[in-house]
Amino acid sequence: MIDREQVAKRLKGAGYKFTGPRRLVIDVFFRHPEASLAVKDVLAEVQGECPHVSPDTVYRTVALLEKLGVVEPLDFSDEAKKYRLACGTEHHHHLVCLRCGAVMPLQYCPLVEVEDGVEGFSIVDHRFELYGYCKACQQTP
Amino acid sequence: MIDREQVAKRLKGAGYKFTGPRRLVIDVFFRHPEASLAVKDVLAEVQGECPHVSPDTVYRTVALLEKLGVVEPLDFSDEAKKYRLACGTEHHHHLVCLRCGAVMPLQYCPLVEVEDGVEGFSIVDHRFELYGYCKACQQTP
DNA sequence: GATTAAATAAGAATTATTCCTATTTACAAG
DNA sequence: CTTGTAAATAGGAATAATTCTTATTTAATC
Ligand SMILES: [Mn+2]
Ligand SMILES: [Mn+2]
Ligand SMILES: [Zn+2]
Ligand SMILES: [Zn+2]
Repeated sequence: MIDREQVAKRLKGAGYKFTGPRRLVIDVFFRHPEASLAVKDVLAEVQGECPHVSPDTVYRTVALLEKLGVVEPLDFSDEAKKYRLACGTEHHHHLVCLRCGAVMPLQYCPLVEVEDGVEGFSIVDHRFELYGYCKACQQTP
Repeated sequence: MIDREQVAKRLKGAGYKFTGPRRLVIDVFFRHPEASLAVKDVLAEVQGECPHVSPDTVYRTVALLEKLGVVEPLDFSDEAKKYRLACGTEHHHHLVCLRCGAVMPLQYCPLVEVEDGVEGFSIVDHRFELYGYCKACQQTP
């Protein structure tokens, strides 16, 4: 898994400054390496340490980290968009625990199964996600 | 495919009133049987005929139609939630055209492929959607 | 036609996100 | 170490989607 040093390098390597607010945002994701976090969660933790950091800055920073592949977006239906520290660079999908919010990578991708069955439709993207309960949450009542 | 009469019956059968605004909302979906519509699109068409209908009413009506299985929610990532007239009662997924917005049913479901591979995780729900360009949109430049 | 619970309109309130702009800062060059 | 400069930020206003509140209206029943 990627570490803090590499994130700083990736930022600078792409020509971005390594600022205080950006470090705070990065730290939040490393503090919860498997959780799915809404921007407002990230903002709350950041402001816990530095109350004057603006929402706008956190939104922009998270978007930047997404562009750099440091965090991944997770598409829950209703709620606000969530993110987690990227679990890998290869293509993968996710198992999402509906109780504790843990997000685990799933290597299997169903795309090959379907590519022949959609004559005439040219696929450029897809989404596949599984929702349920992780081992730990099944055992705790 | 379901028709207007059946929708009215389903409403009344479940104890709901068949009101003017509800009829207008239903008509919008029948007028675009394959399109994906955001609530604001539905609202705009409804207000075209009856300008005083409130957003709240349209939101509540669409939610009700979803509960009754008349319309299906479609999960696009960023944008507002969208809906289309349900394309069937059996479990299925969707092909979504990124240009014209057409939404076509896909019978294949990848769930069986994965159920053995996720030891310890109990799946209760899943999402699978394909995005791309439909035949017509591929041919028009 | 009268009764009544359900539904609606209108506007306020919330929530997530983006925009605006004056000020600050990371970083590099001297 | 200073200084110059573009990039980044703070703070507050603006937008957009959705929900809430409450007084009024109405579909369905009697
Ligand atoms: Mn991942
Ligand atoms: Mn469908
Ligand atoms: Zn895939
Ligand atoms: Zn399925």
